[in-house]
Amino acid sequence: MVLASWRVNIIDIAPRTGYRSGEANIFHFTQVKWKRILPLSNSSNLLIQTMSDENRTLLLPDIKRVELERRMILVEANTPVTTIYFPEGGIASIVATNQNGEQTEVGIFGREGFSAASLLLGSEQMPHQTFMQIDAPTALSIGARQLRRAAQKSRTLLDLLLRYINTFLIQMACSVVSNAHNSIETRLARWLLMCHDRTDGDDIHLTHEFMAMMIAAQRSGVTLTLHILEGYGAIKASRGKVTITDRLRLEKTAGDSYGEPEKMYRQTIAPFGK
Amino acid sequence: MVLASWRVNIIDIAPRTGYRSGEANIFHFTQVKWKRILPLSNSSNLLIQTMSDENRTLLLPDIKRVELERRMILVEANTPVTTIYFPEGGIASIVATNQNGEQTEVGIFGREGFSAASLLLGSEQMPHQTFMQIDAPTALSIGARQLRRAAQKSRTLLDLLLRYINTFLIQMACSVVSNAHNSIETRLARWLLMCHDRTDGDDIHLTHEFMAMMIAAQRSGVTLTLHILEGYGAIKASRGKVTITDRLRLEKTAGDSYGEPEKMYRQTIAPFGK
DNA sequence: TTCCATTTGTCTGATATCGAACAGTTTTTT
DNA sequence: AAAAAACTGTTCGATATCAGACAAATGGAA
Repeated sequence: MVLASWRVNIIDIAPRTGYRSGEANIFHFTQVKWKRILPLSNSSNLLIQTMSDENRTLLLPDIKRVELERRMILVEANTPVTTIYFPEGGIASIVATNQNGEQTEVGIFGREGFSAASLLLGSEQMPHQTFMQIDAPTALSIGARQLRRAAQKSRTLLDLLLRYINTFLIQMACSVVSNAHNSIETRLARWLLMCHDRTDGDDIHLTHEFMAMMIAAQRSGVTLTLHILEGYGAIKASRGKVTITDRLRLEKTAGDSYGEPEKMYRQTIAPFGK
Repeated sequence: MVLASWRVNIIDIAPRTGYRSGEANIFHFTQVKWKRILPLSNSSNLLIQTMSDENRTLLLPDIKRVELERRMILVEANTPVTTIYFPEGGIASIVATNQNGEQTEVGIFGREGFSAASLLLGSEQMPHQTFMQIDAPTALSIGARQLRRAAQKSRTLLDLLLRYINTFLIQMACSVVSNAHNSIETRLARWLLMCHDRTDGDDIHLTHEFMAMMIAAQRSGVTLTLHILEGYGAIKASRGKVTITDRLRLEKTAGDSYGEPEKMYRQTIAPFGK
């Protein structure tokens, strides 16, 4: 599949000059632009928002606000992570690549989470790649070492982040079940809902090819299924974009494949979703 | 599916009298027998084995050694856990049940892990059930509160357990991928290898119906596939039992669907597998 | 031993999805 | 404005697996 070949080689890190540049084999150019750091308490990242003032103060000196463009790679597979991102919007996708180059999404997160969660589970590198699927106008970034140190110092901070990991674990469990038993229609509905939860407004900017990878299906199957969902009046699809028009209808289609991790997030962390 | 209806209602807890009794709706009777606690350093649970003497000492006063019979439920879905188990053998399975009563395995563990891992991620209950699939002659049990307190006291203990959770997370990610792309043949091979890693000898005592649930397939499909694997000379199947006769052949069939979490376990925790 | 529940072997047709192709449309690049 | 690239719509046969049935074999219980 074409999608297999995103690979951004970071060739230069230059925080002083205001950006970090990188080069993608196929998909041109990706860069991280630094932005002014507004008070952290204003962050739209739910974890940052939820934590105590003390914990925010603890993180503040090491945090930068950056822009995460689409296709930017946050975590390279099997490579130690140096920077952690707390998105304030957009959607990141964690994908596994097998020997045939097939990519499969194993999880997503947006402003409710952060990248390279397993850093807190003691491993600096992981077998999966994380990249931006829908760009985040802003995200907070912090050095891996600094985050680790902060979590070492503040037990409540660690606990909060671990609670997030727990919801993520449940998300993955749901994906196991969904891939095992649900039809493409159900899987796509679930996945659109998860994206909807993480974006402002009702538009999701993605191509069919992209979605195909996400729900582990053929591109042509996605096109077909989008038409079906459109027939229900649940969505409206146009080139590179899906608009959610009837969320409840979509939830009905997703059935119980959707909702478990979201519920846990609300119970243990903060309000979330639409 | 018939398998949907295992539910053990613990009706009485009587540690003084030497056992805890329970009643299963369908599958008769299950109980936990206490056994003498040998020195913890002898435990064949890899986590207990790997931790420092200090950490073992910390846990010792609260630990009991018990027997976990097949079909015993270690964690009831959506119910606070009170007891955590560190198996010293056997295999436990974590399953999700959907509204139709279909059960899907989302993870397994044996002597390399422990039950209700998400307790350490801050949630006392989880949406999945955990039960013994192959009985453990012995397991170490500890109260949820006690374990939590110990992990609070000893950071190295917490770190070790979190590292295990990380490998478990990777296991789940592999299941997502496997359910998405692999044939029944591959899935079954992977799953047999995972069981083989966790048992002594080469026999795995399970029925086709059981395996069907584990790899999210039909029972008849499992029967068929077992014959194929038998044709390869990789296994020998008889009533209620599969014997691994050629592990390398099985690994070849599983391809890269098998191995990732096991590798991570070896790298970050302890030697593991065959 | 006989009986009965459980497990396995083996069919059947139905069907969702794959895998691949190609044309038409829209967007971007030159 | 022309050309190239990306994306979408649509088709089609191939096939893995489902979903269900039923008989045969096995082993434990009465």
